[in-house]
Amino acid sequence: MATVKDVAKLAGVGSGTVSRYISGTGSVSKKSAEKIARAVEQLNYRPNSMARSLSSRRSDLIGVWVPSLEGPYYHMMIRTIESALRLQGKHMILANAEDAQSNEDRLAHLDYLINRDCDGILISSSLQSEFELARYAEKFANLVVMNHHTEELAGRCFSIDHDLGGRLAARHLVELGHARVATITGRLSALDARQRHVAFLDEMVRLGHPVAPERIIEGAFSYAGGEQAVAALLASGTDYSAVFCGNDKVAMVLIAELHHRGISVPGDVSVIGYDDVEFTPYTAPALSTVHAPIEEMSQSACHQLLNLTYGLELPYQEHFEPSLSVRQSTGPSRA
Amino acid sequence: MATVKDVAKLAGVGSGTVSRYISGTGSVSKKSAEKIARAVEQLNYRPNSMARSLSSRRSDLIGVWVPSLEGPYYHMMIRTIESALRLQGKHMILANAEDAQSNEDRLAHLDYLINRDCDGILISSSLQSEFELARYAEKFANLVVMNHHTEELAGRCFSIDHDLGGRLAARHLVELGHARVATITGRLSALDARQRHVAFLDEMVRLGHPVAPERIIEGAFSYAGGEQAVAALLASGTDYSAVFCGNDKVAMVLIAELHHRGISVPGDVSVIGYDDVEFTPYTAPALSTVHAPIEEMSQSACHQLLNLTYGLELPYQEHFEPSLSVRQSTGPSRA
DNA sequence: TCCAAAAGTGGGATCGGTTCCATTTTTGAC
DNA sequence: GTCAAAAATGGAACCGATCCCACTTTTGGA
Repeated sequence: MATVKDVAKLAGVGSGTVSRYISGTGSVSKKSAEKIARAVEQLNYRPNSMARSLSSRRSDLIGVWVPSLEGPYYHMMIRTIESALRLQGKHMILANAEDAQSNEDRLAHLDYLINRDCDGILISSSLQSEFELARYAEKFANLVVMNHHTEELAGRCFSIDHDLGGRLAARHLVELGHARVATITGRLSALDARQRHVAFLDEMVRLGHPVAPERIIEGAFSYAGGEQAVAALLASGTDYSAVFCGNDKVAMVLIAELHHRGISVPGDVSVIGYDDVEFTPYTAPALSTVHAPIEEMSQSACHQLLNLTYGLELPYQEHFEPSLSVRQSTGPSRA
Repeated sequence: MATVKDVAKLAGVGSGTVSRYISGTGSVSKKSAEKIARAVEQLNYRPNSMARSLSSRRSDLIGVWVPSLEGPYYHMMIRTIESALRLQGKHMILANAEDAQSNEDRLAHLDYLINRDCDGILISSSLQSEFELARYAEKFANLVVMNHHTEELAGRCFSIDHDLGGRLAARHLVELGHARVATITGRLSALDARQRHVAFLDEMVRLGHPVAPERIIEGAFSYAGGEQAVAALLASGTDYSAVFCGNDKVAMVLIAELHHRGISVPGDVSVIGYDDVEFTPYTAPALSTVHAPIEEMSQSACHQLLNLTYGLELPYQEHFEPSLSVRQSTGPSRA
């Protein structure tokens, strides 16, 4: 493999000039540029990225930490981030912490990124206690967080207004005439799950239809967690004409189980989800859900991280509002 | 940040000894090891991965090229690969070619990986003409391919027996008594889509129920492609008691649309998918499908790549057999 | 106790870029 | 045509590891 020196020799210029030409920094005369271009062509020169990283002290690597890769949610995130990074010639390395058993494990996954000398790190964490994020933020300036908010990380937190999201769901159901409503939440230790849940309950109270405690099931944002929670709800014997599910995966599981039991959606029971992941138009019936702008948020977080890390000025926005995505899984209450 | 030299000085040993201690290669006396360990602790030393890569001429980076990141299929792949690589202390960088318009674009995505000096590359390509893979294989020894087979890459191709898969689907439907069967395929220029399709048709002939040409719709393996194909099938006016879909995404779209039109699955029409991606238990009804061992294949491909690249001896297997995963979307023909 | 083999050691050369700086060349206003 | 400012240049120093090699120390069998 040819090196800068080889190119410099063949082009009859100094190595500094070649470097400047290649990286596009500093100035190079037209004449030199042409000679170098020819030499590069002839030698089929390609800069060595490790040498470049070593001497420039930047790896062009961005680390992305996610708590799980089950289901479409984090995948939509990854997909968006990969694309935004590729546009800037940066590369993503990924740490999926779903096999982590303890906080220590989760930190080990973060170290897996840090040890690689990422220039910046993007974390999606909804567990408040998951990291001592503030401490990491001190040590690691180029850190940006999604689905989380702390004072220490002002300007580096990206989030969706789940308070509004929860209320939108409540209003939608009440507008359709549903008074007896059940809900399956995510793990309430997760910030985003709790926010939407609390807001949903509160809005139901405000609208005059408080949700009875026996109609509240704490589940988890996974297929397995959804199955358990759905089973618990159906076994509880309580009645309800609509169910708000904390995310779309759980809603999907619920619809499947209701179908299995011959309960019609939305005829007998309306189901509303949350997130609006890619499969929502294709459940049967198509899922009404609270649209969370996941991709926009991911892109913004990524942009801001690139700005901080490389001094770019890409557009971004810190807060996003969800909206209602009404499809066929919700309908008027029969009562 | 501390360097080997700092550690060496503090520990009172040579830099070579520190290097050997850190990397675990070569021998270091117990006494030195202890002194170095103390110094590492004290200085909070962490080796610089770029310097390491430059001098050892290995990046510990594995590039993964996928044609798309829509839907669960490639995500399951990514998830498996990330995990297998992390276990070996390697990192994955990703190139998603779904925005590529031309072959040139697709190659640019591959260059995006190669320019990063990946130690090895994993490609999932079902388009035969997509790359001149053989040429890349010459230039780039540590290359492994999924869903593809060429002579030049003997021992480096990983695949699922889609011929068998297609036949399993046919047999299942015929056993249930279906004689008028329709099928929605993927793009037939894709090897995997064609294989299962051809085998399916052939097996239907063998079983005495050839599929009439008007009951064959060429679609694509995406949600949008599925929607179009489903619309085409339903508009065609042909009748059928069962549909074989070339992948699960399309099957999901079909089920949703049938539900929308009040056509019962499997009462009026049986639907069988292909792949067995993660959502299949949760469609309504749960999707009968041909189980393709995607995760096993991905892990094997990854293992063999690691073997080739780093001289490891991880277990792997080149060919995989699909099996039937019968759920609720298929049932006996009424006729 | 002796000695060859094995284990352990220090430090310099090297990987292939970037960056700095002193120096030369070019530019353009007068 | 002159001259100061701006542009361009070459090459050495540097980034922080690994690896090699010549050398010293330890080991253990006779």
